[in-house]
Amino acid sequence: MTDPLMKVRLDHLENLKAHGIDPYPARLPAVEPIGGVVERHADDGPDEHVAIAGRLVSFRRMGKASFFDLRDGTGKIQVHATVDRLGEEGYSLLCESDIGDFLSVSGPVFRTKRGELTVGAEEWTFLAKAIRPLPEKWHGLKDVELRHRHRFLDLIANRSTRERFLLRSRMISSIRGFLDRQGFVEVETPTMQPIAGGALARPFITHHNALDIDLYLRISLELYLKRLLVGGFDRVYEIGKCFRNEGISTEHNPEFTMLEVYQAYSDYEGMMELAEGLVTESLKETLGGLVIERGGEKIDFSPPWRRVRMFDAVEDATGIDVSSLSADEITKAASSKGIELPEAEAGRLVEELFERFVEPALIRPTFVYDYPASISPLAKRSSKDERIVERFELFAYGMELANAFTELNDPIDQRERFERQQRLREGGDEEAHRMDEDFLFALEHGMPPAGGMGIGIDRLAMLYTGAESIRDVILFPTLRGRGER
RNA sequence: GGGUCGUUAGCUCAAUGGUAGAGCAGCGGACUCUUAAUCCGUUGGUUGCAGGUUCAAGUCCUGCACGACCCA
Repeated sequence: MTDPLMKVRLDHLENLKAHGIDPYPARLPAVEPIGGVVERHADDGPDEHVAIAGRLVSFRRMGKASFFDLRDGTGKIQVHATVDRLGEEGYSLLCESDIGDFLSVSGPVFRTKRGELTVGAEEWTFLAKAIRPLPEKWHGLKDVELRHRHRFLDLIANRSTRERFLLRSRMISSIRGFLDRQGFVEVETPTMQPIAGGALARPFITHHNALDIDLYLRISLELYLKRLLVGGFDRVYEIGKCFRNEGISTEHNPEFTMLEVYQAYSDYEGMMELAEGLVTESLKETLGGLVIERGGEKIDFSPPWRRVRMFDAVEDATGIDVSSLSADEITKAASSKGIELPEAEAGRLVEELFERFVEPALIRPTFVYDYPASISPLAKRSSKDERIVERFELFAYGMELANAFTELNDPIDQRERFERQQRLREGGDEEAHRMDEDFLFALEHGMPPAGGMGIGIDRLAMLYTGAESIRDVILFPTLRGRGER
C-alpha cells in the first residue's frame, strides 16, 4: 500500500468520506444504458433529461468547466460539468474523481459546438472508487502476459478484445439456435467421472473426500451422451468444458470447450452434412458471410466441402502407400524417403504422417475420412474393410475443428476394442482408452445406430475471430502461477 | 522436454560496458465547448530474481522465474 499512485486515490476516497459521501454506495439513482441515449440522439433526438452511469474513462479539466467521458457496457458518452450548475463544492469533488471511478450523472442532453453528444451534469452521484490506476489510454495494454493474466484490464483497455469475446459468445448462441431448431436437446453430463473416456488423452485426477474415491475430470463428453442415446434421447448435444493433462500450445489449453452432438438413425455422412449446416448457418449469423480471410488467404465455407480419404491424403502428400496398414512397410517406405518415424503400431504411423505432412496444408474446409480402426476405438468399422472405421475429422486453416464417426453400437466389438486398448495401456501407453464396464453395460441394452460429432469450440472461435492463439479466445487461459500478482 | 527471443517508472517504449531517460498517467498551477485538450512546473526506478566477470553491468557470462514463438 505504499504505491504513490494508490496513495493519491486513497486520499481522494478519504476526502469523499469527509464530505459525507459513501465511496461504495449500495443504492444508486435510476439510470438507463448509455447506448440507448446515444441511439435516440443519433440525429437530433428529443430535447430531454437523462440519467446514466458508467466508468470514468477520460477527463478534460478546464478550470471552472470540464468535460469527461463515461462508459458502460453499451457505449460511451461525454459529460459537461460546470461550477455554475454544480456549485463550488460539488464541482471540485467531482473533479477529484480518478480515471476508473464509477459515477452516475443526470441532466439535459445537448450537442457541443463540435457536434459531440453531451450530458450537461445537473446532479451526480459517486458509485464506486478505483484505487488503482487503469492502463494508459492511448497505447492501451500490449504486454501479452498482462493481457492474459489480468483479462479485465485487457477488456477495459483494448476494444478489440471485447469484440472478440462478444463474437465468440454470438457464435455459441448461433450454434445453440441451429441445433435447437433441428430438434436436438441440450443436456449436462458429469464433469467429474470415475473413468475418463471418450478420447485418447491423459486426464486430471481429483479426490472426493466424503466418498473417498478418486475422480477424473472428463476428457470428452462422448460416453455419457451415448448412454443418453440408449436412454432414448435421439438427438442430444452438450457444450461444456473438457480437461486434458497435456502440453500448452497456440492450439491447446488444458481446459477447453467442446460441443458434442449425437443423432440416432444417422451416420458419419449425416454428420458431415450437420457440420456443413452448423458452421455455415453460424458463420452467416455471426459474420454475415461464408468467406473469411485469414493470413492473406480467402477461405470459402460454401458447402459442399472437399472430402478426401485419409490414406489418399497421406499418399498424395508423402508418396507413401499406407493402405496396407503394415507398420514395417510404412516405416520402410518412409525411411527410403528420408522420413524417420517412431516405433509404433501402423495406425499411429499413418496418423503421424498425416499430422506432419497433410494437416498444416488443409486450409479450406476439408473432411478427411476413413481412419485406421486401431486409433479409433469408439467408431464403427467399415463394412468394406474391418481395419478401417467410419470416421472423419474436419480441418480448416491447418487446424482440426471436428471429429466424428458412425458410432460403434456393437457391445461385443466395443468390449474387444477396450481390451485391445487396455493391453496398450499395460504396455505403457498412458493415453490408451480405459476399460469402461458401466458404458458397456449401457451398450449391451441396445444403442440405436447413430452418428456423433465433437467440435472444438475454441478452435472454431479462433477461425471466426482470426485469433492466432487459443489463449486469445479463452477469457482466462491457463497460466503458470505467480507469487504476487 | 529442446531451441530462439523477451522481461527497464502505473502503461507504452528508449538507453557503445561509463551519471537510467521520454511520452502518457500522476502531483502543483493557469484555463467555462474540450475530446490523444492545451500551456508552465514537478514527483516517480531493488532495470524479473540470484550469482559471476570487470575499476565500472540495464548492457557481458551462469543459473532460476515468468511469458512469446518454433520444434518434439
